[in-house]
Amino acid sequence: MGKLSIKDIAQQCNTSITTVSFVLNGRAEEKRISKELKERILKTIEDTGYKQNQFARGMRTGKTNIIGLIIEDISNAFFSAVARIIEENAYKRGYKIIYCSTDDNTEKTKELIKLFVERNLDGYIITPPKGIEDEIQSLINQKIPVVLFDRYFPGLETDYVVVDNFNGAKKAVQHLFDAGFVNIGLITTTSDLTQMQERLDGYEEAIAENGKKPKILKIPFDNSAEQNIETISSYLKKNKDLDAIFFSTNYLAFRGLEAINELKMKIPEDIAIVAFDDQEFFKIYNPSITAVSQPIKDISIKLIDILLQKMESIDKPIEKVILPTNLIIRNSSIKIK
Amino acid sequence: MGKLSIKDIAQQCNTSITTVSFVLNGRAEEKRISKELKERILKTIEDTGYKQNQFARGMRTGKTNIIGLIIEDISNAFFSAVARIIEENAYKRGYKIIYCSTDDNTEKTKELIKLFVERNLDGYIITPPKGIEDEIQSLINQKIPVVLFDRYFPGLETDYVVVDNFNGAKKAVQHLFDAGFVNIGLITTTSDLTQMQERLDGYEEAIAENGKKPKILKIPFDNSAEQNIETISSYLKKNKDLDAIFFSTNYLAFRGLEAINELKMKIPEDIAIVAFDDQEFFKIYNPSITAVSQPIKDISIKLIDILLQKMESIDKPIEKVILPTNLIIRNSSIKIK
DNA sequence: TTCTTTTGCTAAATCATTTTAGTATAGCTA
DNA sequence: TAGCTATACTAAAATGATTTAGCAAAAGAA
Repeated sequence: MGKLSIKDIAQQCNTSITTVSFVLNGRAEEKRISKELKERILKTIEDTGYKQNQFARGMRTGKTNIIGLIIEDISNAFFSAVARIIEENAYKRGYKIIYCSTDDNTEKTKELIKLFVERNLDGYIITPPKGIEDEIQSLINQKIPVVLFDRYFPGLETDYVVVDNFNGAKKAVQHLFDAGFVNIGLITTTSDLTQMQERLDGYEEAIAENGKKPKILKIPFDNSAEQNIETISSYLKKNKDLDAIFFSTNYLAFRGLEAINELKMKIPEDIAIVAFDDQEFFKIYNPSITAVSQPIKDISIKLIDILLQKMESIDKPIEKVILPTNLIIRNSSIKIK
Repeated sequence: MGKLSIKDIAQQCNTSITTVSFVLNGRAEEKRISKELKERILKTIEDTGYKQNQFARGMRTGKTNIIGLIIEDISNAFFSAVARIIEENAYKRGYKIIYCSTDDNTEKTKELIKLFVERNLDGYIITPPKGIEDEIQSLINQKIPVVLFDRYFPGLETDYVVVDNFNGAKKAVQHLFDAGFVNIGLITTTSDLTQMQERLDGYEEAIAENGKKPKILKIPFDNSAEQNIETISSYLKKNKDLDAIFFSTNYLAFRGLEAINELKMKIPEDIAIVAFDDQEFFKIYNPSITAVSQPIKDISIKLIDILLQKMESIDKPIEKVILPTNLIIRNSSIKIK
């Protein structure tokens, strides 16, 4: 059954293991195996259904044909959508995916990278939490292909794919001003990773350009959903002058909607809303929610593309990709007269 | 660096490779290795940071410590939530996860299983599409541990974890009758997999018990989102007498909400809604949506639990787990007087 | 004392490949 | 006809573990 080895093929073809191996690895030309023998071997492989043993192969070559996908949280819609497309494209090109969620936990991520490196995965796609610069650098030093996404380390020369968070955020806030809102707050996380910092900067610049003062609520990543609702709720109660809120990330927008519901406030009459990172949900919600949408497909395809190129030749020049976002204007940010 | 082999450890400890291997595999007692030598070996391993080469190990043992997670669609919230918990628990117990999405496509799934079996994964958790009974049976024959979930094959003696779809659906529909609705339609997929069939049966039984006639719309799985909205929209227009709809799955409920919005119908005044498979979204939506919730955590834990037991001893008796669902009543199914 | 058993360990085979360093033969050149 | 080159292949080493079979010394039994 599954017990066929290269030896069996060699015997059946009256040739050597070496020759079969060359044919198997597409080195027949190079090694001047005659067309005839090559065909015979190929046919035998086909007929018998022989498959290479991946362990033995990996043992010699150190290759696994497996890519490690290390993301913040597979159950978050943005990440699972990206994971989905990466998976699809990786499979098409003969690679499998091992994935895991980091929860943005530095220690957990370090562990995971160590674990994966032990297993000799061929390449990595990572949304890094803070504090793992050394681990990433060490991968690069070991010539192991890595591409970061969603955020990156400014001090590190790595390939990455991110979106233009700064302009995405700035445009969103400017849109609120244009729509006639005046006091615009920001609800964001305490994270100082690039993507969050840039969204914050975009908000602040738009605020400054309109001659206003920023009003920012920062919430730790590891708070529970209930805590978040509570925090946002009391922030809204304390800041009655706010007429619009920009949420820097989708899960905070969810909590915000719950808080707003609890307070029986109306969107956009009592408070207008814009969220970063569009969701199917935002389109259906009543009122529909204006959002900064990330080009999920482009991100995913670019990621897997860069990684595979890197895996083919590790000395490929570094690529830093910044993709544009798209502001989708819906009812939650349109003033009702 | 990573170049340490068991040989190096043996040399440093002035002992044989065999002995180190025994210690490494926890067989020191059994093989009567002296406490002293064992400690010395362990210490050297610790000090040098030696790690077993997984290829070489796998080559001898055929084990990978990797579990294959083959699910319908990682970007569906229900599946990604399950994946998340399985992942967490697998890692805790020293296993990694390779996953992939099937799209409920029979051919794709067959390919995937073949691919994974070639790689000698240690066990499988699968949401099977139709028509892969033979592949599952073949896994069982080869004594490879498998647990199915979400649906199963009635003719096959396999471990599985599902929910009580029949009673979940029946209760949901009965609840609509109890709330005063009279003409209740079902929107479901054309799939004849167990979970969908049972939900359909549950609906029909509730309808029959209330002396009504069923009104069912079946939509193929591979239709696009836009097609689905269109189909539901014209169904609603044609069946003006309906005052409530039961959606058999979450993505159809989404499309339904979009169609209802487009038609400017009001929930629950014009049409009441109950969906199978609760979502965070349903709680926040306005009005909030009544839903049959699946015990995601219990499902996931049970799955990984059964699989790991099976991996320890393949002859573990088969377990067929049917978990109860929970009807969460919200505003979309409460009659307004 | 001699034989048997237990203790503590190890040599060597094995797993299925890749790859290096060849060899043997045929054909061509001078 | 000797020498060289190209062609078509192969033997054997190496990869890093697990595991079978067995050995030497010490302890215990008769």
